[in-house]
Amino acid sequence: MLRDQIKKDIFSAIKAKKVDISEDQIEVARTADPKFGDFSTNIALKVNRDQLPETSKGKQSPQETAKLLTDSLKDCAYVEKLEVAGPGFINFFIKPEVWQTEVESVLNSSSVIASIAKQSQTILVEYAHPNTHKLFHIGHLRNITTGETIARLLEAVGNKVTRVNYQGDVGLHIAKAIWGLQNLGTKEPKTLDQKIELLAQAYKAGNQAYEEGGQKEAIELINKKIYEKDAEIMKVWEQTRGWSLEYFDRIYSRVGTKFDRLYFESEVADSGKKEVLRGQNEGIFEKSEGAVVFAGDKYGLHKRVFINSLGFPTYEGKDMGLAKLQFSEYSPDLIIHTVAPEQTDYFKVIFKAMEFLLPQTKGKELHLAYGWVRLKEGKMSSRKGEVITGEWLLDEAKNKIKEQFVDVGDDVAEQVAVGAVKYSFLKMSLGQDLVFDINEAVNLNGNSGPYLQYTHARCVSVLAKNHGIVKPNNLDSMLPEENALLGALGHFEEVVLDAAVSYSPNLVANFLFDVAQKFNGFYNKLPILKAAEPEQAKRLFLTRATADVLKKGLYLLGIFAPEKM
RNA sequence: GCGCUCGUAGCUUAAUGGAUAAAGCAUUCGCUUGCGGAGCGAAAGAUUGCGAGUUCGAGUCUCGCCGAGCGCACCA
Repeated sequence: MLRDQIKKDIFSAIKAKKVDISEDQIEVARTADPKFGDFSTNIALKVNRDQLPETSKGKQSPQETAKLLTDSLKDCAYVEKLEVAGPGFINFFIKPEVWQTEVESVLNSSSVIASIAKQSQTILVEYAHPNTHKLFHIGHLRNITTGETIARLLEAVGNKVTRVNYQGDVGLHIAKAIWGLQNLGTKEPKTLDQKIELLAQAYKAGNQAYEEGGQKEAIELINKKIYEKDAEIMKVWEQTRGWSLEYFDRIYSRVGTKFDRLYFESEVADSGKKEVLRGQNEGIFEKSEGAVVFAGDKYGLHKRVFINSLGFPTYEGKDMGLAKLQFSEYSPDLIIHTVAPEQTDYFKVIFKAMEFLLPQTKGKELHLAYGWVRLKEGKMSSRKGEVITGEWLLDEAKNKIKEQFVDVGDDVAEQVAVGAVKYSFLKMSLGQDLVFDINEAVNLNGNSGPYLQYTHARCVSVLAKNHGIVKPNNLDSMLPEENALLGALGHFEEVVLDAAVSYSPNLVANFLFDVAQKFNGFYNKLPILKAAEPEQAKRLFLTRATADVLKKGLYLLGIFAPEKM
């Protein structure tokens, strides 16, 4: 990757000036404005203050330091021009043929790009996490969208990624739904949609009965029977749990996610409780008011209940069983739990408890929080009445696309709808809450998934009309539109790397939008197929590279790139 | 009450402590005998909630204030 080479060369240059600095302190940034070149470094500004040795001449100004450095850097093979600018930045202008080489390395690689395969960890990415007997709402949609792209980014930089999903299928919420089923009058539902609708109604009724209907004890009894695997309850439980799982599979398949391993709370409840009791014997947990708790307050954290006073493991207790199981099955270097932000303090507590109970997990557990999805009405909640489901949203997007483009086939409409919704989440920075506006999500203009898909399809369409060689051999006299596009494409690898290591898919989204804008500007101004040689070969190369980068980038975001739309 | 997160154009959002705070939507004005107009160009739109501080340099870091959201024991 070019950026790495530049860092190395700056490091050598500055070492030669006898400045004590480590290589990772060298910052090389992509510039925002073409007049500042392709890359810039602020090293002269950083170094000038206190790291330069005192010389007989006294303090150098940053500009003087930068000037000295450019003298040693100007002969680097990729450098077309160097400039010292502003308070002391060094701006690098890269030779077009070097960018061409960078772009060709992308074109020649498959989904994993060799030069950015810098990691080789075994990573579990855990996401989706719907609870059975409840609906998959649009918060889950942001979750699965985020988890899938994180998994793909981490794979792209060389890790071995296992996609896992941890689903709540025991606990009070299930008891509420089962109470509802038993008290609603059971008309046997036929279709999957009817089954899910029935479960939703049952949960709503059960929740209301629990909160204000005086049925608290009855529902807690059902909960007890679930944990104790009471035969009669198990029958209902298994059947309705199966409905939920079938319903979830339908969604996973729509959004292009395939899990390698489904974990369930029912699977880890017993072992979790056992682990907590073992910890209690070892003094890690303590008894308090009939419950078994972890005294997080000793570490500035919350004190939390791991086994409740009825003797059932809470969410906390079950997570002990989950961690033990995950480490025994995969021995991961890292487990990423993609979970909503309000659980940040919760995770701090269980990770701390796990340091003592399961020392092998130390430093290997990560809570990746993504922001809330809000509607104009406020926070979505399946505890209250109004639930916006993931499927409703995808269907709505699909209908609007079909309304606007009557010729579009069903498959493509589906791909565009899923892309539109996913992109509207991913273009935002991960931790930020976002306000979701359905009309804006399906608006196909501007910074949107369909805009990127459209640009890709447009490139493919142009390329399909040409059967010649698309490797240019002359990059002289590049026009500004060509240069801007080529340079942008050349940054792909470093953007993917940055996105992966910082868990920031929005870097990829914003990059792709920039590429698409530059391509469309280029396309609008300059003929491709009607151009004469050598312009035609050059422009076809740029078109092919744009199509490839958009396709690979969209793949990393978990978005399909149809060839026609 | 204690803690965490957040406050950027009318709206939704970008911006590893860097150069003139960047886009999209909406608004206004332009571009089609054209390789896909779901496109392109342009205009207008900001005291980055308020006030101090650190720094060569602050939307970003520190402190205070105002406002919003979330979390603080038997839910998940």
